[in-house]
Amino acid sequence: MVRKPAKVPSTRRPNMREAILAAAEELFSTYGFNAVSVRDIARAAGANPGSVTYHFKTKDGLLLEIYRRHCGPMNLRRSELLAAARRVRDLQDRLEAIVRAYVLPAFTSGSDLAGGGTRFTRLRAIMSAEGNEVVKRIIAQTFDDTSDAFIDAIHESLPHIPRTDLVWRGHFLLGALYYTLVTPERVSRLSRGSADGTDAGQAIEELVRATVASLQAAPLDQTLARRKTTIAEIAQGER
Amino acid sequence: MVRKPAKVPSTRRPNMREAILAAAEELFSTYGFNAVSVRDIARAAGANPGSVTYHFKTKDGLLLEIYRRHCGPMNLRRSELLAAARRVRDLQDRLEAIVRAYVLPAFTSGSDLAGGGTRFTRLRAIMSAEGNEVVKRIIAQTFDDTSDAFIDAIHESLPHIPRTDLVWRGHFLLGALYYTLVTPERVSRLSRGSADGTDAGQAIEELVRATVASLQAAPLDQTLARRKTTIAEIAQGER
DNA sequence: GTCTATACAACGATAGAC
DNA sequence: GTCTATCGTTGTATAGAC
Repeated sequence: MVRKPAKVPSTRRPNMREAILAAAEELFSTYGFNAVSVRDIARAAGANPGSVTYHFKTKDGLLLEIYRRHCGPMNLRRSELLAAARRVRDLQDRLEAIVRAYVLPAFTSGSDLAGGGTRFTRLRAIMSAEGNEVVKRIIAQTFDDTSDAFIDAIHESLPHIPRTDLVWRGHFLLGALYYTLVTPERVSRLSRGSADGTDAGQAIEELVRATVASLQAAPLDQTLARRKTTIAEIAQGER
Repeated sequence: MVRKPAKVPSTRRPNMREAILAAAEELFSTYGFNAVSVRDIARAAGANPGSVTYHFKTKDGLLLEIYRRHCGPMNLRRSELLAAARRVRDLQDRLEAIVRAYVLPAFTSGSDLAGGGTRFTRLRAIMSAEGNEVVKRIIAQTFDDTSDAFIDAIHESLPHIPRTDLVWRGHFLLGALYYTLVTPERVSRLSRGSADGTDAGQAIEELVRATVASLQAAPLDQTLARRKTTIAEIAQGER
């Protein structure tokens, strides 16, 4: 809340606040929020536990500040890329560009550090699973607008698909993205080394391809009419 | 490790072990593993904290027992449904049946209680995000075989798609599934009420549709050849 | 064999010294 | 502005009563 002057503060250790913030981000995005203690953070930053409380009031406050840092730049980048994507002429290419505009910042952007975007997205993935209340509020405030804009853009490219289906499919995209950042080694393992789950480039390309295809899929009723084998038949097959 | 006799034990309170197990499953799948204390579990089960330690040795042991309970039935059901799906004649229907066989038990199976499968899958989702070590070991032992079988089955239906791509897309499916169970209200919100994220039926149908389409998508190189607008063009569009 | 009472370390947070 | 000392509370595990 209280804004600090831009001048370097006459402190014992310079940028202790920054050191704590960096340590917290690193630890939270690796082990989750609940598994990391304020003491862990202080230790990693070379600070005193009390100093964490001084700077951020509570543990939740620390998390809030990390989100504040990243949300702005990431959503800005997304908006820029989305605007550019909407100008793509070829319809198929435009759709792909829109999806890419959504995915790319999650992997690469982030305020300053290399891989900052990836780390922050990983944190978001863990936080959504842990169901943190602070984060829920931030998401409803900050991310829903962006998500809406993307769904609208996709809907423009695919007007014959009901918006509801696109919401579902966009939701699946985010889940897939999160899961890939949280458990990349599973991809490497199941592919027996022929894919590298930690390779952002590979992940992005596969994610974009899969998502574009899923977005273009016919809506539900059309497929139900086509199907020759009913669900009941399959479920009864063995049991 | 030590197997207990099948006889009902002559205990003061019957099924206290079961009560603790049920309470733990409920709490873990709602708030995550790290956020829930042994005291919380004991309180919810009407037991003494020490009694939890007696039955399950450690908090990890409790988690392990919950997994042991569910993994067997769920993977059995999956195998049954997969075997049935493989016998479907129509190729398109078969692929869909295979995906359905993977998704269905995650939502509905589970040892006994209604919604047991959903609750356990939700737990798995949270645990994978929290990066729990106990769970990582169980997954590598129990789930990878099943995942492999499904990828193989899908590969048989889509022999022209490289297995690596199918691994990625199957991974995305699991991520989407997890995320839907963890944050269903997001779907309801973004769709402005026209979809219900908590409705397992809707979720399954949308998930199956989207996944089948993504699995059928052309592999990477083919699309790269088709594309008219390069990635660089898009990224440079605004910035 | 099952549960109660209790020990002990670590947690988040505060007040006040520096 | 930062750190020390410390509060009340919680998580985990044990030892012994029933």
